[in-house]
Parts: sequence; structure tokens; C-alpha cells
Amino acid sequence: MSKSSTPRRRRGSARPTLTQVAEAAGVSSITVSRALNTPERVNPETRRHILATVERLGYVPNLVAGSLASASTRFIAVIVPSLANAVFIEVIQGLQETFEDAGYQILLGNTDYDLDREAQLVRTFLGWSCSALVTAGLRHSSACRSLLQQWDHPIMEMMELGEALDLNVGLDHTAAGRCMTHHLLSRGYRQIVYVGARMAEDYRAGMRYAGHREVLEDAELAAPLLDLARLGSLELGALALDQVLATHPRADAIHFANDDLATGALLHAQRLGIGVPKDIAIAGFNGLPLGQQVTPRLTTIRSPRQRMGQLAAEQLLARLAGEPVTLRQDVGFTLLPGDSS
Amino acid sequence: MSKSSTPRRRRGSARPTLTQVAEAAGVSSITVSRALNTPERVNPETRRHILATVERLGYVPNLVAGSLASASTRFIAVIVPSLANAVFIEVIQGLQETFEDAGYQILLGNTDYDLDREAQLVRTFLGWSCSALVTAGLRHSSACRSLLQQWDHPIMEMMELGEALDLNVGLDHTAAGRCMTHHLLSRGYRQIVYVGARMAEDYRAGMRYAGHREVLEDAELAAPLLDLARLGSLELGALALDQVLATHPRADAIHFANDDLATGALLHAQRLGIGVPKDIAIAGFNGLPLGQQVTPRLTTIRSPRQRMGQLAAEQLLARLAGEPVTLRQDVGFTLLPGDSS
DNA sequence: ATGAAAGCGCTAACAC
DNA sequence: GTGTTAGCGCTTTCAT
Repeated sequence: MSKSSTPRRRRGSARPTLTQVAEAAGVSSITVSRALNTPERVNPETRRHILATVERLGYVPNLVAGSLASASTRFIAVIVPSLANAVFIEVIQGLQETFEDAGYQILLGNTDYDLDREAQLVRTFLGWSCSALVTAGLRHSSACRSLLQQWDHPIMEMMELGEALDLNVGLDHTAAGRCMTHHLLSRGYRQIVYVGARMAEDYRAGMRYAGHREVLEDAELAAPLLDLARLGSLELGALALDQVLATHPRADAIHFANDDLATGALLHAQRLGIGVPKDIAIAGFNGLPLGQQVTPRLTTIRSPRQRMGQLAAEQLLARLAGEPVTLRQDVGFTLLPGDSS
Repeated sequence: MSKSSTPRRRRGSARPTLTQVAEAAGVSSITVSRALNTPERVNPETRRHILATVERLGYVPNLVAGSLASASTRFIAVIVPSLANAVFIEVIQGLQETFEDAGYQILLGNTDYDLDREAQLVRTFLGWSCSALVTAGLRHSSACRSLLQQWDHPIMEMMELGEALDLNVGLDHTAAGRCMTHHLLSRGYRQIVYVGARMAEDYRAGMRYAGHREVLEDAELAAPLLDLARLGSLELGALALDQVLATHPRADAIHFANDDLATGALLHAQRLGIGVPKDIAIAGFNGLPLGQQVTPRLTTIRSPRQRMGQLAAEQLLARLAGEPVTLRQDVGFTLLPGDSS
């Protein structure tokens, strides 16, 4: 049988295509494409007629087809370890604002602090031909690392500073840990317990502990550590306070890995009638609004989170536009001395 | 290889293609495709050889091409009005967990409470041939509505209940407003000020106010309203308290549109030495952990947020699998009487 | 169990 | 300024 007589048809969607718009408008499909993507290259009158036809048919461009043809998706892959932490939400907000204005769409992935999950997400995102990839942290599985190294698009590693694959925006967590502990020592505290949550996975909290410990060792003081098995939260901070009071009755201060834990402990102390900082001092990390609204105001370190997202986005956009970029950018941190220490 | 003398070449990416894997493995490209997508339909030995070749070449499937050919992306569009509100984060978490397990990728859009922005996001997401779309709320611009009506994929409208385009999961906000105000009346409060933020846009807060007002009118009481111009936050709650104290000196209770505002006011009262509920009672909405940790514990209404996300995802997956679904699902709410009222 | 051919809907490349 | 042609990398359809 002759194939020409019965052309093989695939199940197409009901949506009109560029070609159908072109036919209806009496022009070629490329002209419709230009009218939509580079209107200045089309005769104003033709353009108006085409846009009217687009409107009339309810044409919505198939971005998948366009991406395949142009080998570009305008997707930005963003990989974070958790959505339960306000810090990453603020970073995502910073990224989203800047990228959406530039016409990029964010593809969000959540690793739950699992490096294998990260590798899997990276595979998927590379498969979508993303324009760039943003990930939290410098530590990756070897599979993930080799995937990223072979990739020929911009990569931004955020949150911490160090040996990066490509671009890097972050802060020095060890220095932040040192800074806070110096502060606590200057206030006269000597029995300081460090409390973190899942620190094997949240290794940046581990880096802050390392800085903390360094300072205490220089002062010839012990650096007891409590590493909780669940993810940080207000509730967990309350539990942690109980635990520290039970196991370290002589402790005069607690250095928490983040503000959620610290604020949870602070509010719990309030319920228990324990004086902060009279009976025990409390410090956190992040500078979330919450800690600044409680009484006593939480002593903490502010990291420029939304700014970090913005900066990451700006650097990536510059790189995508072929402009010069700063490979490594330290966004710093600020000690916020409160009344809880 | 023996095509025309100078075949026109496009700039292809450096990545190996399915065809190249096929050539290297000595099979046809469709066999490689099957080995990856439907392994059970390929001879085990052939499959092993192909997978080894895939590994050796570092092949990563081009999902854009696959999606164009199969007319399916496994994308789920998720549109929320804000990322600054913990409520939407929890809903997104619920959606993400369920959908990622089922092999879907979420495409996140943020409208900033702007219906035109929503319409624009919907256009983009339809262009990506998403498998389904989730959006917060039942109100849309007419442009958005007609786009969605023409679309032939599942749509889930979340958060509130009512006349939906397709699927609907949510709760009755007017009833929630009534519930809280009944509670406040039963506690003896009579001069109750309602405080919301950007209620023209956050119209669900407006629905709760309507319920609140209804109950007060039945009791022949006034229902003064303070509608703040900025987005809800702890800081704004503090400001709101000042403002209510100044403009409604005889108020004995404040019914806040959400927990962020309420908790901000509560913490501010603490700073000012104003007794809660002795001098003024405070109530919120959402049941966020924060409100449950402060002293006095916040009186609020808990909405099943993460559950709402999960349920939305489950219903959509069922619909995508051609299974029967519940078109409208009321997830309800629970009054959490605290010590702040 | 495997393959050949066609085509998804669009844009890049090259005319005129 | 507009059109022609080829092709992006994959999956569907049909054949063996």
C-alpha cells in the first residue's frame, strides 16, 4: 500500500500549533515564530494580524518543542536540603525574584539532606537541559560530582565558601562559630554546651561547632556537644533545653546551631520559669525575625540569606550573558548581640 | 554518513545522544530507549550490554526530546500566592513528597497575590505541557479562567471550598471565622477588633472576617476592622497591636487573620508589659508551631496544611491514573483554645 | 525481541 | 521582511 496516501498520524494534543496559526494567518510558520519571539523583526501590520490570529485560536506556544529546537530551556535547577528551614526558603525567594524577572523558571529539588538524592536530582535536571544549576553546599557524592564536572553550564554552590566546581557564594561557618563563642566568652560564660541537630548531614552546623570548639580549646575549656537525631525545630529546642539541664547541670550557656532550636529553648525556659540569661544564656545562628521578637531578644548571628539568593542569581545571569563574574563571593555575617546572653 | 555532500549542521550539545549510544552498542536507538524505559521488554543480555554502554559514555537522556515525542512531561505546575507564608510552604512540602515519589517534578510559581501574574504563570505552565496544575484558591482573572477551562488536564484548586473548575480540596474559611468568634464571645469578650493584612488580595482572610462579622452582628455587636497594607509578619503584628491600642482603647480582644500577626502582637505585648489575655485577648488562625510554643499559648485554629498538600497530590495522581476521585474534599479545621484568650 | 520510518512542534541556518 | 528546508533527540507506529 502506498504510504503517501495514508500518512501516519500520531495522537497530537487538541491545542493549535504554530503551523495552524500560520495557515490561518496566511503566512509561513517561521513568521509566526518571529512575531512572537522577535516582534521587531516582523512588519508591524503582519505582526498585528498574526497576534490577532493567535488570540482568536487561543494558541499557546509549546515550550517543549521550542526548547528542543533551540537547545535551551530557560530552566534554573535549584537544589536545597530542606524546605522545613526558613533559611532555604529565603534563599529560594531571592533566587526566584531575580530569575523570574529575567524570564527563567526555577526547577526546585529537595534532597532532605541526602547526597544520593542530590545526585539523582542532578541527573534529572541535567536531562532537562537546564541553563544553570544552583545547589546548597560544596559536599556532593562522587557520582554527583562527576556529573556536574562534565556539565558545560554554570553551576553555583551556595551557603558556604571553599573549593567550588564553578561559582560560589556563601559565608565562613567556622568563623561564625568562632565569633559567637568569642562573644559568649567575653560575656563571662565558661560552661558552654553546643547543641545541633543531625550534624552529620547538616555539616555546616558541624563547621560552626568546629570554630566554637577551637575558641574554647584556646581558652582551655571543654566543648561538650549535644547532637540531636531529628531535624531542628522549636519543639526540638525545648527538648534540648531539658536534656542539657539534666546532663550538664553546671552549664551556664547553650550555643545552638540555629535560631529555631535556640528560640524553642528560650520559649521553653520561659514556660519553666528559668531565667535567661540569669540561669542560663542562649545563643543561636541565622538571625531569623522570630528570635528578634521574643523577650529576651535572642543573641544570634545574621546571615544575609535573601541577599545570598539574589547574588547567586545575579552572578549566574551575568555568566549566562557572557559577562565577567566573581567566582567566589563572601557575603559575611553579623553578630546580633541580644539579651539572651 | 553518506548523506548529501555538506549536510546542514546545528549546534548540538556536547552530550551523547541515544543514537550514539545505540551505535556504540551495536543496536538500534529504539532498543536503547526500551532498555532504559521498559527494561522488561529487552533481552536481559542485550540490556546489560546497553546499560554498560550508557554508563561508559555517561549518557544522560534528553528529557526535553522525550517529552516532545511522548507529549508528556511529568511536570506538575504548582501556583501559590506567597512563599513568605509558612502555610504555603507546608502545602508545597506535602505536594512535593507525594509527587516526587511518583516520579513527577514540581514547577513552582509564585503570584505574590497578583491574579494577572497567575494568568501569566498558567500560560507558561500550559506551554510546558504539564501533567496537572495545582493552584491556591478559586478566584482567577477571566483570562486565567478561560485558559484553564480549555485545558484538558487535571486541575486542583486548593485552600478553600466552592465552585471549582475541576478538583477541590480545602476548608470553609467563613465557618472558621465564625468558629473563632463564637469562641471569643463564649469567653466573654465583646469589643473584638479584626486585624488582617492586604485583605483585598488575601481574600480568604476576608472570608474569615465575614464569618466573624456575621457572628458579631447576630450578637448586635460592632465588628471593627483593621486591614494593614503590608504582608503579614511578626513585625507587622507588633505594629498592629500598637495601632489597635491607639485607635480602639476599649477593645478587649483582637482576632488576627493569621498566626504570624497574632504571635507578633503577643510577643510585643510581652515587651510592653501588657497582660494577655488580662488586658487584651489575642487569637490567630493556622495553628503554626510558633503560636503553640509562646507563653501564653496562642488561641488559634489549626488547618491541616501538609495533609491538604498530600490529599491534593493523591487525588491528582488518582485522576492521572484514571481512577475515581472525590471532586470536592473538605479537610476541616480544629479550634485550638490557648491561654491568650 | 528488535528494527525502520515517521513525526512530535518548534527554531536555526540559509536563501531571496 | 519573509520563506524554505532541515533537524533538535526522542518515542510512536507498524512490521518482522
